[in-house]
Amino acid sequence: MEDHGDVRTRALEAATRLFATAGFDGTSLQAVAEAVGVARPTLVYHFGTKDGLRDAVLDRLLGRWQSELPAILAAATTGKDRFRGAVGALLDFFRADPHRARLLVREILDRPEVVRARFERHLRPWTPLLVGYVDRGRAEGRVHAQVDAEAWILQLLVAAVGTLSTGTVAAAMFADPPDVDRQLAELVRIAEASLFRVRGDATPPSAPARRSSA
Amino acid sequence: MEDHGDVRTRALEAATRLFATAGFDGTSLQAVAEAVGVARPTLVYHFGTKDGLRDAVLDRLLGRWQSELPAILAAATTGKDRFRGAVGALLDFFRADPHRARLLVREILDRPEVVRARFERHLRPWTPLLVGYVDRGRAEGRVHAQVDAEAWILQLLVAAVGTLSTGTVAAAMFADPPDVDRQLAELVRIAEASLFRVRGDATPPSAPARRSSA
DNA sequence: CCTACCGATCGGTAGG
DNA sequence: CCTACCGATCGGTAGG
Repeated sequence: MEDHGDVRTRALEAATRLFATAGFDGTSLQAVAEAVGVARPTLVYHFGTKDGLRDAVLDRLLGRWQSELPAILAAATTGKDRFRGAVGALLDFFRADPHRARLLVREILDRPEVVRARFERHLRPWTPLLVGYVDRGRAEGRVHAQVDAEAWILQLLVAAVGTLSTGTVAAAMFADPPDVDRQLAELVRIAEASLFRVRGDATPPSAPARRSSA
Repeated sequence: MEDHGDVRTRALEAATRLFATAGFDGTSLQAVAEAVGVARPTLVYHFGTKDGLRDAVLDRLLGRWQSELPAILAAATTGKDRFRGAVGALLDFFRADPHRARLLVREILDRPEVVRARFERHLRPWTPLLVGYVDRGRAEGRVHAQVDAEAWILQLLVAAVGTLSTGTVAAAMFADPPDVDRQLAELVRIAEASLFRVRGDATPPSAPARRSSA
């Protein structure tokens, strides 16, 4: 079906999409092979087993995330600009490919210990910078004294990934469901209001707040 | 294995646990039958197909949720007490059975349209009360003017379910991972700080905020 | 990178 | 609620 790149790359792309949509157990090697346009044993040749393909897909996702982290943290300046840059980049990463958040959530549910180990190895080196930024803000009086830095960062991450993986379905509980952009705009507002002691000096962080009644 | 209740009830309990842990496609009917202590065709007799069992498991979860909603909303009083009662009851519902949040997330990922239809039927009737409460608070000056009621409620729900389904794994990105209670305490603080214009008058909503450094 | 083939397991049925 | 059985599909191998 697809004809761009080598088989390995095309297989990783197809498997990411299929695993994210139907899950690992809900996706047969045959389905991946057909999407790539090769015979099933070809995938075994490239990845060893179906589980090998799974690992390669997860590593590719975390590798891309990891490779964007330094750029985010380095390019940021100080204060709220740094905050907005980091939050915006986090949202953009998962928004760039709608399969990323779904795949990540599925892997956490299916293989918590494997993902935990990957998080420790790939993400843990960067988190002291984030925690240090919050702690410094608190020491300087810009951040609320009650903020629990690690827990606050986790809630932001969980809310962002959760919104992009399950948000459109959860929104169906409302008669006039807010779309993902509106949910993420409110998330940015919530994050800012719960972190900083004073309101933003300039314009709202992203989209303006909208009335809830239709 | 289990010997309490009739086969149907025991099957729903076992399937909830197995589906939440390994997923629907990762759980064989045989595995459910063995957990219940019956032969596989017995489950087919009771639920028609494996998909029938899946529907029964989802309906049972949403039914329990729905049956707790009126009690929450009715027992609450006004202002922050009402807010704390509703948020606390939401968290308690998913905390009471750790499989509930995982099962719900899996079903949203696997069958978005099915869950969307269930949400519209079971949850939508109650959401105007929640939105109305936020809107009233804003009109009376207790709630921030920028709050997007529907999006704010969704973010609270997504963060709560996300924390209870994937939080312990995500926390592994920190050298000293906050446990679920600490994550939920911060979530309550975030919710309150992002909703109300003035800080709580009495004690913090749940556990006191803890320092982030070990 | 392919064709041909393998044993194992799947959900579901027949019949009682 | 059971035993016995069904065709279909699964991941993986042999051999080229």
